[in-house]
Amino acid sequence: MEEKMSLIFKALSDKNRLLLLEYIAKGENCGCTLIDKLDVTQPTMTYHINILEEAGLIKSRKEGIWRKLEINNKLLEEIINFFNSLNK
Amino acid sequence: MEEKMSLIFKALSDKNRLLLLEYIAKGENCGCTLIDKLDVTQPTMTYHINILEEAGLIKSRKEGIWRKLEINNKLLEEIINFFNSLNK
DNA sequence: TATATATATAGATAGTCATCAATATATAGG
DNA sequence: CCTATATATTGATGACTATCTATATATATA
Repeated sequence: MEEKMSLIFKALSDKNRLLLLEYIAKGENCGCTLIDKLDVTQPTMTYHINILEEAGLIKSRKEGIWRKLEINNKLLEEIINFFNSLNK
Repeated sequence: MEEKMSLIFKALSDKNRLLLLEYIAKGENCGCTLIDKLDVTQPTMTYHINILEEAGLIKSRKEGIWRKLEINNKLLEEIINFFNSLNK
């Protein structure tokens, strides 16, 4: 359990990945537009997107030439539950 | 903002620190008893407790020979708010 | 099929992190 | 003032991370 959670928080522990997650939460769904919002190269962005997906924070699917991204709301719920359980 | 948050998540991204936080949330408040619950040396535990405190997740005060620890519930609220803002 | 766009992979590198052993400091009690 | 207990500091080390450049792959379309 700490194993899974620490993986999630490791994914969140980078400024660029937090920015990605926030943009995706706001509706951006394509690396091709996200790349302009971060100060990194394309391979680095792919690296970060993979880490977010491996942690379960986002999901992605191939659509034609694009990799479409979306937030995994179910995991966000779990994370919120985790903090609520600490908070009383 | 991402700066502060990524620091918080970095603090949470280690299995031992997650365990510490959970024990402290459950009422353990002294390094002297926590040390038996982790598989690390005392200097390593001090290192982890410092990281949790620097991130604001716990507070500590010196009491005689002991360093008494407690959860910073206010920050937990902020974290929950952060995830809620992503989740809609 | 040739081209353009989006994404992925590989390999290298500088910096950061978790850990330890050894030692130091602080505090309480006899 | 001596001892025991709790905590802090220092310095070293192996592992991991974020980043880049160079290159490859995939897909749509002219």
